[in-house]
Amino acid sequence: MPVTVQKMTYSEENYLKVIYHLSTGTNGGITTNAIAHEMESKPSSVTDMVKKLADKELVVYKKYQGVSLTDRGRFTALMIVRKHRLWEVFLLEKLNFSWDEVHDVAEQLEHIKSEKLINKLEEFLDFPTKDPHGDPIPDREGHIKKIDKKLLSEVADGKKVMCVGVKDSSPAFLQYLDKQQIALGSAIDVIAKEDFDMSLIIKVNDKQMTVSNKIASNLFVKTL
Amino acid sequence: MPVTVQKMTYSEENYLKVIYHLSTGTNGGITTNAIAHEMESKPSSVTDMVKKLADKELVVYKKYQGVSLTDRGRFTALMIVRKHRLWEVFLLEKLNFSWDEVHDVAEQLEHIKSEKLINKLEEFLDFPTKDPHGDPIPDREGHIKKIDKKLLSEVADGKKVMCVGVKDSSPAFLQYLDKQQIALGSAIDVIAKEDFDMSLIIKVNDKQMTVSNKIASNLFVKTL
DNA sequence: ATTAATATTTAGGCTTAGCTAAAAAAGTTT
DNA sequence: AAACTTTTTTAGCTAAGCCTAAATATTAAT
Repeated sequence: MPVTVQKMTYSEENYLKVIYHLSTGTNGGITTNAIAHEMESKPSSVTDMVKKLADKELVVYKKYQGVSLTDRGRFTALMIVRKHRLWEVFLLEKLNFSWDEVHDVAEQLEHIKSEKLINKLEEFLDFPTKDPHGDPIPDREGHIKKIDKKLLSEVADGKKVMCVGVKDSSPAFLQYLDKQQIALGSAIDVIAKEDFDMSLIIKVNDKQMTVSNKIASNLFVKTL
Repeated sequence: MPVTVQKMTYSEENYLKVIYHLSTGTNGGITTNAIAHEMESKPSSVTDMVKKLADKELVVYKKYQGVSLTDRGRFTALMIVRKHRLWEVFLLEKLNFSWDEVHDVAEQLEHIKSEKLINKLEEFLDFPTKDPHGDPIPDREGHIKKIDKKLLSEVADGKKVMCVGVKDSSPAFLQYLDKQQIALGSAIDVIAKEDFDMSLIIKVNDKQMTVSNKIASNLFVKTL
């Protein structure tokens, strides 16, 4: 059971986090290309870094076969995710940031190294379990609750669901949701699906509207 | 009047901050050696960095003559000091850190780049004017109040003073003060000075004690 | 005013983390 | 199976920020 987190550079932490995010869902090796795309860097740079992470036993890497996290790597990544999400809650709840503003600042704050800080922050925030985008916050042992959710685009006609999270958390998308008054917890009735373009007719706050497939496939919901 | 702060690396910010701190009190050029000593680096490294800061017009540098801050440099440094001290207040007041623990974490937090963050934080903390060590917090325009203070070691016998700050803010010194129950605001009576070793006999909280010159020359007080 | 000591700068090297371009492996077609 | 395409890796370059050792200025002492 991994308990200590070794010294990591800012850049190593970012790679680890990206590998973690790409890992959830898939269970094969993560490709160099995918990482490069996500990091907005080049595959050759990824190869270099991945070797370094493998030396530190944070990932398993075999040439041409992609990487996967070791237990230590996963734990380390979860601690970064934990910090990111706790800071997001802080920014939203205590400093009154809006949910589309929290991500960028949390990207910086997640690299602050102090176990005491993050545990005290968690306590100060009253042990939140989800961040402002509906994502679960890992506890200090690295346990993370899996949230029961599916994409709105996958919901059958006639179902009533509740918004529980977003897949895309870009400001543009979040601001769109604000404008439509769709928030975490909003009840959504799926009235009909248009086969031609996969758009949905839904009812939110007693108001009927049409949302494109792009919208519907970035909104996580829970069937009631 | 400088209003914008340009993109700075972590390292550049640390140099600028050190130069700022060394500048207060003196008004000549700051020597390469002094900076190297404070940064725990080497004079040759300082020369390199100082050239870079001069290119960015944050300092004025003439070979062999030390450096001094430009207006832009001073403003930038003040914004870092502002962030450092506001984070210290946050850690102490909101997260219940002790005053000897806040410095190291604030050293990291001071580099987070978001004007909105720091202004919101300031508001959240209710616009504090001093940090936990008694140092003044610059406002968002870079104005800093000068605090009326002198070293306890410079106070004449028989005077009554109040503790208003520390010069050395190392955990060791701060913990010593905690142990002696000397805090910001404590009233101190200077009873006598021992000429031989410059130690002082003082009365704090109605308790008489002797403090060495080393202690007395690291404690800032205000004459009542 | 030389000489000696100290401070500062230059020159050259190292590491990290990125890049491009070329080589090599893997995967796809035909 | 051979040829082509895509992916991945290697090799070599760059910039930042540090270092040591050598050269040069400055300051202090005789």
